[in-house]
Amino acid sequence: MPITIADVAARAKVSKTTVSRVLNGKGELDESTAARVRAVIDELGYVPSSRAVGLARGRTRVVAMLVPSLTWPWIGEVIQGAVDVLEAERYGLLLYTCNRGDESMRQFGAQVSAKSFDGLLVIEPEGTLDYIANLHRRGLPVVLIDDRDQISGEMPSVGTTNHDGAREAARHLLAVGRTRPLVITGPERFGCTQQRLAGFEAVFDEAGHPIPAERVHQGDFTYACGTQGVTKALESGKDFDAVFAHNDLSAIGAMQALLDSGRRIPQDIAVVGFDDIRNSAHTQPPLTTVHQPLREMGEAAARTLLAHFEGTPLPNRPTVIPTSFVTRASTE
Amino acid sequence: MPITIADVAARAKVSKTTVSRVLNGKGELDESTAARVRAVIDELGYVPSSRAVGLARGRTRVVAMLVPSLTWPWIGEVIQGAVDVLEAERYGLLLYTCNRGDESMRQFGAQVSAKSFDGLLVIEPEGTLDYIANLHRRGLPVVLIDDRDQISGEMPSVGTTNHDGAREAARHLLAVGRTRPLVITGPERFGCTQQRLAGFEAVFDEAGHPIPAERVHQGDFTYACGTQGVTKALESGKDFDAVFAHNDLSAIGAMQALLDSGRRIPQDIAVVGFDDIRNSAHTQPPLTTVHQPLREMGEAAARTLLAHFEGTPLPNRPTVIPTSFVTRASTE
DNA sequence: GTGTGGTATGGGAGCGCTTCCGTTTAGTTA
DNA sequence: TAACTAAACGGAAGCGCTCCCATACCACAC
Repeated sequence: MPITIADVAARAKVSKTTVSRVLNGKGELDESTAARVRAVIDELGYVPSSRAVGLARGRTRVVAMLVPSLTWPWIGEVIQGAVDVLEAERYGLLLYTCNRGDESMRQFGAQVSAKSFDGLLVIEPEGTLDYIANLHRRGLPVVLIDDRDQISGEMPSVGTTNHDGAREAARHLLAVGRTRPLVITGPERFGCTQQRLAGFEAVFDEAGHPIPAERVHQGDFTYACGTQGVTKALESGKDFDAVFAHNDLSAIGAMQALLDSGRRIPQDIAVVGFDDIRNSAHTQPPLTTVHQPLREMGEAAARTLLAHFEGTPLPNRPTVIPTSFVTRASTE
Repeated sequence: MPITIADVAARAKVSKTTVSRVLNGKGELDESTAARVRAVIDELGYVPSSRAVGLARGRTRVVAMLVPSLTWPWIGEVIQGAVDVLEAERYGLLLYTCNRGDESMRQFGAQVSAKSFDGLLVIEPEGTLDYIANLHRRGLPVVLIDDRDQISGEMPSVGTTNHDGAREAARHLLAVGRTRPLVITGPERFGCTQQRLAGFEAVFDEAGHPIPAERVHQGDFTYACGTQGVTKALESGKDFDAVFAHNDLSAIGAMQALLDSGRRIPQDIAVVGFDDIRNSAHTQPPLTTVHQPLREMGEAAARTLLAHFEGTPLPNRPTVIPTSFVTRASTE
């Protein structure tokens, strides 16, 4: 039989109220009784039931995180960042995926209505943004992470400098003498794709080497789109001296296709990725890339949410954590 | 103001009890009243508060998962498997990491005492096994995943065929004519390391090519240990025609060192890994490896736990899901 | 002695459900 | 027609906390 606050109260010869006060450190109470109660708590090994506390207080001290899939290599980093902050603040992290499509979202919605958690962290809510925005409007505290869609402003979010990161990549390529890059993008509808493309193109424009549309291959962040983009470009005889891929996975695919075709990296073609996933340092050759501060983004998102619980209003403009540029052998 | 069961009861002109019966489908009740109640529930969009249900029933419909770190590439797969099963059964998944050492465990222990969840899934509880075993003894349902330690039997667990998987790797290497493999192991204290080593050595023994201790390099599952193992072996002039690494990451490290030294893969040295992480298909050359059924392991563990909640006793012998062997260009 | 103002504590009504006992009603059966 | 039964439903006591609202006590002023 688990022990309850009543057991502690009885043993310490005080009321449950007093025990509760000791537990939560509020209300004025005599130090000697407090000490006595504390002693009993230790003696009995009493820990308040989170269920009961949750009901009584109306808050669960749990935040949910909705992620697209756990098998993308970078997602784990973001979660790790969030979980570190949450655990340190004694919050729990309930994990949901939208792996099973609408059914997932339906069940997730039920959890929201059931008030299973106090707030929500969302990674890249491809296709579910409207739904999330709706929850937000109904009062659920939400922080978006890396919202690749456009609708910033409506909900608080933390993101990174996609535009500037891509600019750096472009400047670097120019610096190592490349003027005719092939670009392999992410899905067109993603905000990050648009930003990365815009930033990259702008630099080449300014340098007097505008990138023609035929050298922009629309990809989808997969390994396959990287190989495909390069293969097609080679087949159609396009002239390019570098590849800028919108994520590392497709950059690795591109490298593979280049090597298969007998090109040397970086002598013939330089390759730059985006993300800096764990593996990028270990490719052959190691991949120059734009490092995304994934962990920091997870941390910032969690901190924003927790601050909101403490009363700080949710910021209405995105928190931006800058990328950094990592030079490796694939470009020099 | 959120609507409660009382609101529904009032609107449907029945008692809370009846609404509860409709909700949970138990007790006898007239189909017409049930329909009426259901209509009101829909109309009001009522969803029972999980907090209140949890308190009243004494169960949270949440299971916790304790993982060492989310940044290891394979952990995500296991979690994904578990989360898929749990979500389908309308359970939530509370994620904890033991990233911050003892402090993490202390807080985790508090959550256990607070009865924040009904059961626990643990991945590779390096160093925390005793603690977990203790919780298990005190009545917390626990299922271990890939317990790399020895203490099987005491707690239910799901694992894979480390021994047989390594045997297959060995047989494959022999089949492609390699008789002098270099082995790069995981940490010695891990059960999986011992099993993989034993299985691998046994096959070479049987084939009349016993592996001398000097060709076994103790590693730690990192990329670095792979490069190091190979580099040292080459420097000390050891004679080997293949590398068997106990995980893919170190295998990739080994490949890197081999290529750097001018060896060709697989012509000069064949390389086999263990895990089949996402990236292994995309290395240069693609890595032959022992595929671990990570996702399936996560699923099986979750299912075992849920079955236990339904009354099925926890199995006292490990659930074993076999590895499969994936042949790629690094060996032929 | 009455009044006033703290300070330390207790009582008990919730929080939103579940569930154990009834109680009511209608439908048998003798 | 009385007695009994089963089906359908309601009352209210929990579950283990929190927190508002007393209440008791004491010190000090008048």
